[in-house]
Amino acid sequence: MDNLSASLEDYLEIICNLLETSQSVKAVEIAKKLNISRASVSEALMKLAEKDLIIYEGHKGITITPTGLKKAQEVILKHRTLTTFFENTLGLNNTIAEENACKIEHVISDEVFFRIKTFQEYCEKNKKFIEDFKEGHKNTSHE
Amino acid sequence: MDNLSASLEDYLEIICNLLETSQSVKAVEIAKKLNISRASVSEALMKLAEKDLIIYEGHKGITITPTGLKKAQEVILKHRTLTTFFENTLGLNNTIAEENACKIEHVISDEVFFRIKTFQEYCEKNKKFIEDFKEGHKNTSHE
DNA sequence: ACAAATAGTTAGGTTTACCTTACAATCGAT
DNA sequence: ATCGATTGTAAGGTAAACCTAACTATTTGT
Repeated sequence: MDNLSASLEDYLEIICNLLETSQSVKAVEIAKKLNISRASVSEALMKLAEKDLIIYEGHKGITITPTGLKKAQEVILKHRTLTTFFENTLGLNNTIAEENACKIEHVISDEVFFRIKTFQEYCEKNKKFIEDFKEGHKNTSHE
Repeated sequence: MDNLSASLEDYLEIICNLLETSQSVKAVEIAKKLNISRASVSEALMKLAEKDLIIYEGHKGITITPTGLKKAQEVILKHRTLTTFFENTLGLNNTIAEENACKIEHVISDEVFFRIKTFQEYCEKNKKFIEDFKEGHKNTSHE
């Protein structure tokens, strides 16, 4: 149960996301999505399978294991919470929010993550406070 | 002016911090601070010197160039702003705040950084809002 | 069923950032 | 000035994550 690298977390996250719309995922879809070579994806998938996070049977496609799903969902929750915080509270646009969430989700600790999550929820309940903050950025870029 | 890796940004940041208390810094101090080998530091310093961010003359010590200083100060500002946000607004303890700032500072974009900075300043002016949030964590760990 | 297209793998290479071990240079105390 | 301690460098090695080129395996269209 050694910790995953940022890179492997990304693969797992994408697999989980792709599995929401199809039964099984193919390596080539990941290669396209990440804009990297099929060879690199192949390597990464073997590592994930080695760690029992996915079941990988070449042309038959990729399936996620319960352990893999749990890990993927943790990363996805971090991703979504950060994106929401950047968009709804800080008032940044979706592209920037996503890009940053995608990087930060791999380095943030659980403590900071949970605190941001709670803070974000607290802010949702205090629209006025946030609206007033965002007012100050109406004329700024990246809205 | 290609972008620095997280690792090289860290070296530059530490050099800049150490230079605040002494005229010139030695490689061995960095090795101790980062808990890595002298050999690795030596390598990294040659890369930074190659990029004209520091002037490195072996036993004579390390000095920072104007370009290096500018870059270092950018990273340090990110570091300090994030730490302050995590501590003062989210109410996390200094250790956790520092650890996370140290990672996030290398991956966050300027847009998100500036927005967090502005938001942090906005929060400073609205103590009540933040105090009320922090009240909810009095019994939680990581205060 | 079989050729072409698509998908996956293997082999060998690169870069980054670390390591250890061994050696060289410098500093500092006597 | 010299010897020992400290500091820095060189050589060679590892691991992760990517690459290309060439190969194999599978799927698909006719």
